[in-house]
This record gives sequence, structure tokens and C-alpha cells, in this order.
Amino acid sequence: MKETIVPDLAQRLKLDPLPEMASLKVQTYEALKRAISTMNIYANDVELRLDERSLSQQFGVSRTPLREALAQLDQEGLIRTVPRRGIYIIRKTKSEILEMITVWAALESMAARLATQVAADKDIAALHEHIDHFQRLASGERLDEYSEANIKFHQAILDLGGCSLITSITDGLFFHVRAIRQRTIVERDRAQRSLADHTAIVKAIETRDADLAERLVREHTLRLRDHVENFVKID
Amino acid sequence: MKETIVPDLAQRLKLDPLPEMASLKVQTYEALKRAISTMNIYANDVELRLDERSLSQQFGVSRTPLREALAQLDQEGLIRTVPRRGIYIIRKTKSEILEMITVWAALESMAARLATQVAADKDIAALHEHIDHFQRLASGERLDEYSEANIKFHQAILDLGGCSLITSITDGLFFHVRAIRQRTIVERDRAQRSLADHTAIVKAIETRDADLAERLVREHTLRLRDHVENFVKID
DNA sequence: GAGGCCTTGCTGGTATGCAATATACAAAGA
DNA sequence: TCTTTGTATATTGCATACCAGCAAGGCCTC
Repeated sequence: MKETIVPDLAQRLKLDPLPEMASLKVQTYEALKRAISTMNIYANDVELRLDERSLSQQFGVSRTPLREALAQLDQEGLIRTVPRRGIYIIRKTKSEILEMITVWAALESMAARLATQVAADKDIAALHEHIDHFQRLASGERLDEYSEANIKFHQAILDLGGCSLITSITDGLFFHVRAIRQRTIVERDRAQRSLADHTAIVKAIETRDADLAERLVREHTLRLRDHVENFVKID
Repeated sequence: MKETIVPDLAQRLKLDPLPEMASLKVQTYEALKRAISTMNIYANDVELRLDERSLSQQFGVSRTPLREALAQLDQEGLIRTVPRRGIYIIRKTKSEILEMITVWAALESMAARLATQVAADKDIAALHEHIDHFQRLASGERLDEYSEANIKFHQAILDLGGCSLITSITDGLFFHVRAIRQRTIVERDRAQRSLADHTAIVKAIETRDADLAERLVREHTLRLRDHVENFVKID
């Protein structure tokens, strides 16, 4: 294949990277998901019912791409469409939340195990930044920022496992966990305990102790599970 | 709420098991999934491309419910639709298969741990039937039946964990694992090893040894992972 | 006045037509 | 002969119209 001067010319002209116009289905899906995650689903006064036609008007698209977006959200468990009744935003039950944390524990402990085998030293070292950030926020007042930093740390470990399927599953899980974040009363002693746990976890990964890392992650997350089970009221 | 005699009457009349006319979308979805699972995706001569119009004619439905079914299969990772190009049946890459087995290992080991805590004795005892069945088939010739019995055993453990989210995720995983079953060359010594593993796993669950059960399940499944990595050619 | 029946409107489900675009092929020019 | 460009075709994305089922409210009957 003979190379022409076109590629160089294009770069020199700083041509449009890529408009990358996403399909209306995807746009609508993301807009809906953002809207659902923004609103506090678990408040009592929110309207849980959606309407295809009014939504299509608000978004300025026809019902077809909207319905495709809704179908995807339905499969992800964020909404539920009942034929000839309506479309409802789903509030996860407490037992469903507990199951999600259980799966989270299983996957992250496996990711930690994998991390001890495949992660690069510098990537593991980067975990300390998460701990520092977490520590700063743990003594502060901003509960949501603290919670977000906590999730970020765990996502970092999940990434370190190098298993994209694990991260994609847990991403979906964290969406729901975030939604009930405002319901979780995080005491300060729990924050200190979490900090100690995180430090121990990083140390275990650094020393490439697969069994220890797995156990610490599992126990840490299952403790959160027990905490939610005992102290969080959802239904 | 006043109870009427209708429920009893209905049962007495052996009324329709389930008229429950599923929507065309669901029917199409299930038909497509069945078709995909029936055909050997990994054969070389299969047509990997689908066509909306011809499919809608074959199923006798319009494109709309068909597209919704396709969108769901797309999200599940069975197919992939490329705009203005076509719809393709996806062959999972080897690394994707390995990741699925890794997640499987993580979830089943957690399920085994949960089983030691929540499962009833009689349900655990029922595992022996799976082992017996597996043993009979392990020495036979029918590779697919052997493989199916193997999956059934693992699904039984997953069920014993009592976590429906785990079972729903692994169900999706097993679909793909089944698809490459015909590609896996299962040697007989592996079958014997599996049988020993299964027996040890059941024993660990029976004695309510959470750590042991989890470890045995994890190591057993990760061994399968290594086996696939080393001896199965997919791409 | 109360209860049952019927009408009507609202809802999601389905079918189909139009638009946009990526690909392949053919034809024309260098 | 090779390259380029125009066009035809094939394919999905999107929009609109219609259909069927359920719920609520009004009306009729007892």
C-alpha cells in the first residue's frame, strides 16, 4: 500500500478528532441514567413513575430510541416496565443491596488475589495516594466525598486485578451502592477502622501475599455488608 | 381484602398452566438465544452475520420487537450490532473466556462459603446425587453429558449459597462456557481429578468449614481456568 | 343511595415507512 | 494498468401511526 501525504496533511490541519456522534439511543440512555443517579431515589416524595411519551418530548426524540434506552435500563435493573401499567424506577430492597455487596466482596477479593500476581509495583504503590486522600476525607465532614474516595480506592484494587469483566460487573454494582449512600450512616470509628483495613490490604498486596490480600479484602467488604444489614434502614 | 374461592377453583380446574402470553420481544429473544446456543458458534463455516429483515420474516414478527430482542442480546454480549454494517454473533476471545472462568471461581467460592453458613443439611446432602451422576458419566463416552453434569454440580453449589444475584450472573457466564464446551478436550485423568475435587468440596461444606470450602472451590475452578488457558485453542 | 356495568382515555406493544450512511462495484481519467 | 470517483445497494437508526389492554369514572339499574 502506497502511503500518500494525506495523513500528514490531515494532522497538520488539525482536523476534527472525531465528532463521534453517539446514537440517540445511547444519548438517551446516558441522560436517563444520569437523571436517575442524580435524584435521590430513596426519598419518599419522588415520582417513581415514568411516561414514555412525556419523556420522549422532554428529550426531543421519538419513542423508539427512548424505548431502547428504557429496555437497557430495565435489563440493568434500574427501572421496571409493566405492560399497560407504566414504567417505574426501582428501589432496591435491602436484601438486594446486601447481595450486591456480597458479590462485590467476592469479586474484589479475587481481584486482590490477581493483583498480587499480575500488578506492577508502581501501580500497587499508587494505592497509597488513595489512602492519603481517603485519610484526609475520613476526618472531614463531607460524607459524600468520603464515600466516593472509599469507592475509588476499591475500584483501584479491582482495576489492579486486570480482569475487565470484574470491573464491568462491579461498576454496575457501585451505581446502586452510590444510590443508597445517603442512607448509610457512617460513624467515625468505622472510618478509622476502614483506614486501617485499607492500609493492611495495600501492604498485603505489596508483599504479594495472595491469600492474605484476598482474606483482608473479603473480610473488609463483608464487614460493610454486616454494617448495612444491621444499621441501614431502607424499606 | 376478601378472599374469593377463585384461586382454589382455578387449581381444581387445572386451569391453563400459564396463558401468560409473553410479549413478542421476549419470545423473539428466547428463540434467538436458543438458536445461538444450539448452533456451534465456534465452527468455522457458520454464518456469523444476522439480518434484521430476514430474521423478522423468519420469526413472523416486525422489526421492532426483533430489534429489542437483539438489543438485549447485544447488551448480554452474545451479539454485536455495528451501525450500518450488520449484526454479528460474537465469538468470545480466549482471554474473555478466561476472565469469565475467573469470575465464576470468585463467585462460586463465595457461594460455597455462604453455603457453609446458611444451607440446610438436607440440601447439602443432595449434592451427593450430583456426584454420583457425575461419576457415572465421567467414565462414559458422552462428553456433552459429562460436561453438563459438571455444570449442574457447580450450579447446585451456587444455589446453595442462597444469593440470587450470584446465580443470575453465573447463569450468563455458563451460557458462554457451554458454547465453547465442544472445543475443550477433557482428558479422563482430568475427570477423575474433578471427581475427587467435587467430593472434597462437598465434604468441606458438610463440615461447615467455610475457609476450606471456599479454597477448594476456588482452586478447582482456577485449575479449569489454567487448563483452558494451556490446552484450549479458540482464536 | 348503593352497587354493577359500560365507556373513554391513557399506557405500552407493534408495524411500517423514511432517512442516513458505509460498502462494493463500475467507469473514467492519468 | 492503477487510481479515483460516482453511484447503486444494503443495512441499521429513527419517526410515526395504529392496536390492545387495563383503570377509572360516569351512568344506569335495583
